[in-house]
Amino acid sequence: MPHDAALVATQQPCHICPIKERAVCSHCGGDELSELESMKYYRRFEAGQVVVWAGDRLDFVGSVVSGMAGLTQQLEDGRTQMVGLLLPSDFLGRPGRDVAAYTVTATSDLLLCCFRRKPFEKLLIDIPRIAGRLLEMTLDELDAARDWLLLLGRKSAREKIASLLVILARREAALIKRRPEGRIAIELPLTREAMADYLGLTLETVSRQMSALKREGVIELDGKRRVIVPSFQRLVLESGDDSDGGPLS
Amino acid sequence: MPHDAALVATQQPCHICPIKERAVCSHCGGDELSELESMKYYRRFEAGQVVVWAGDRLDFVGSVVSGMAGLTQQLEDGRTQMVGLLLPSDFLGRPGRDVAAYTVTATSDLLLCCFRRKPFEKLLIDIPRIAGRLLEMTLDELDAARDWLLLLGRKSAREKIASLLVILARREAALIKRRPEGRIAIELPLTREAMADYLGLTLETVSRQMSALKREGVIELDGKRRVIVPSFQRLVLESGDDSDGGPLS
DNA sequence: CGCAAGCTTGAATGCCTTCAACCCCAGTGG
DNA sequence: CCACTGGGGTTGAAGGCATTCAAGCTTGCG
Repeated sequence: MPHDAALVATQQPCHICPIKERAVCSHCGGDELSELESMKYYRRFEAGQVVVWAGDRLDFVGSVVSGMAGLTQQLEDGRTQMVGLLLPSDFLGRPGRDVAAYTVTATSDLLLCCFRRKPFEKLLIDIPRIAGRLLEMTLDELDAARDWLLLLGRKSAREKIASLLVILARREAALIKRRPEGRIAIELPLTREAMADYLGLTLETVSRQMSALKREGVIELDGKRRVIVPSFQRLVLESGDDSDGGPLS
Repeated sequence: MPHDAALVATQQPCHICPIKERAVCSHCGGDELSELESMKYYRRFEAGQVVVWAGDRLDFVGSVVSGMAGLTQQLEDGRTQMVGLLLPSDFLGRPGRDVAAYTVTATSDLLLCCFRRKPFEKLLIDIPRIAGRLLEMTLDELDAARDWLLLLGRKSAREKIASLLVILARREAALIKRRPEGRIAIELPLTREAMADYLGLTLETVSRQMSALKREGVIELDGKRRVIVPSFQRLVLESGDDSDGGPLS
C-alpha cells in the first residue's frame, strides 16, 4: 500500500499557511476555518514516490501545500502522458469518487494538507463557500487543461518547452501575487522524463530543445533543475502564444 | 454581433426535454424546474455559424439540446486546436465570467437552451442542486479533457481517428442509456477539417486514415458524414486504450 | 573507486505534414 | 438542360521534425 509510505508531518496552523489565499479553503471565515483546522492532517511524500495508483481506493482529498505532483495516464503498451500537474494550492482527489482515476506521483518532495473524503463531502454540502471555491478551481483547471490541449495538439517541441517554463514561472509568481518579467529564475522540480510526459515528447527531444534554447541564449542552466531566463518576454515569444497570462487572480 | 444571427426557436416544456436526465437542470425538482422553465429561452444556430468569438462579451449560459458545437483556440499564426466538444446536455459558458475564453462554433445545426448569465448566477447560489450538478459536470469535463490530453500527446493518427469515433459512439449511446456494441452507426457532424482540429492533425491525414480504416474493414462510409462500424470492439482495439468506457452514469 | 540514475548528443528512420492535383456533388444561372 | 462554380474531400510525392536506437557524459553516493 503506497499510503503506508507517506509520512505524517507536523501541522502548521491555517493562518500561517502559504496557500491560504488560493486553496479550497480560501473563502472560508473564522468558524469554518477552525472546523477545517480540526479535521485536517498533513502527509508528506518524497520525490518519486507514488501517492496513489490509478484504480486504487482513495479515501482522502487534499491540497498541495508545497512541492509538486503529476497525474499520469497510460496506454496498454506503456506510453505515458501526464494529464495533470499539481502545484501548491491545487486540489487532489474527486469528491464522490472513491477510486483514483489517475496515478499520482510526487515529482518533488511533496506536502499535502488532507481531509478524509467522507467528512469532506459533508462539508461541501454544509459550507457552500467550499463547494463554490471548488467549482471555481475546477473551472480554472479545465481552462488550464484546454491551454494544454492547444500545446499538445499544435505546438512544436521548442514551443512546448518554452510554454512549460512560462507556466511554471507564472504559477511560481502567482503564489506571491506577482507577475513574472525581465530576468527571472525558475525551479524545475521535474526530471527530463517527467517533462517529456507532460509535453507529449521523448526525453531526448526535451534534452535537445533545452540545449538549443540554451545555445541561443533564451535560457541559462544552473544545474539540471534550475533555469535562469534573461528575458521573460523573449521566452513568452518562443512559446508561440503571446497572451499575457490573464488577470492576476 | 453574432448573436443577432441566432434564431429564437419555439420552446418545448422541460418534461419532454431530451436532455433532462443529464443537463445542469437534471437534479431539479418540480418547483425548481418551473422556475427554470420561466427563465429559459431557446437559440438556434446553423452548421458553421459562430456562437461567440473568443474575447467577445457573453451574457448567457446554456445547454446543448441537440446538435454539436466546438470550442476552438488559436495561435497567432492561425494554427487552430479544438479544445472542447459540446454535445447534447453539455453546458456552455462559465458562471462569473462575462467574456468568452474560446470561440464557439456550431459544427452542425445547433439548439441551445439558454439563461441570461446574471440570473443564472443567482440560481447557483439559491439552488445548491444546480451548483452541485454543475460541479459534477465540470469534473466530468475535466476527466474528458484528460483523456483528450492522452490522445493528443501519445496516440498515432490512426488511433486518434478510432478514438474520436469511439467517443462519439459512446456519447450518442449514453443519451439513450445504452452502451455501444456489435454493429453500430455513428453520425459524424464534423467536417474533416473540424476532425483534424479536434485531433491535432491535418485534414489530409484525417482523410488518409479514414480511407485506411475503410480499406481494412474497420469502418464503412455511408456518405461523408455517417460511419458504419461492423464491430465496435474492433474499433475500440484500434483506439489504443481498451478501457471499457466507465460506468453508465 | 565504481556504479547507477539522470542527462546529453549523434545518426538513421519514420510518421505526419506540406504542397499540389484531382474528384465529387449540390446549387446556380445562362 | 447542362456548363460552371465552389466547398468539401481524396490521393500522391517530397520533405521535415520528432522518434528511435545507441553511445557516452555527469554527478551523487555507497
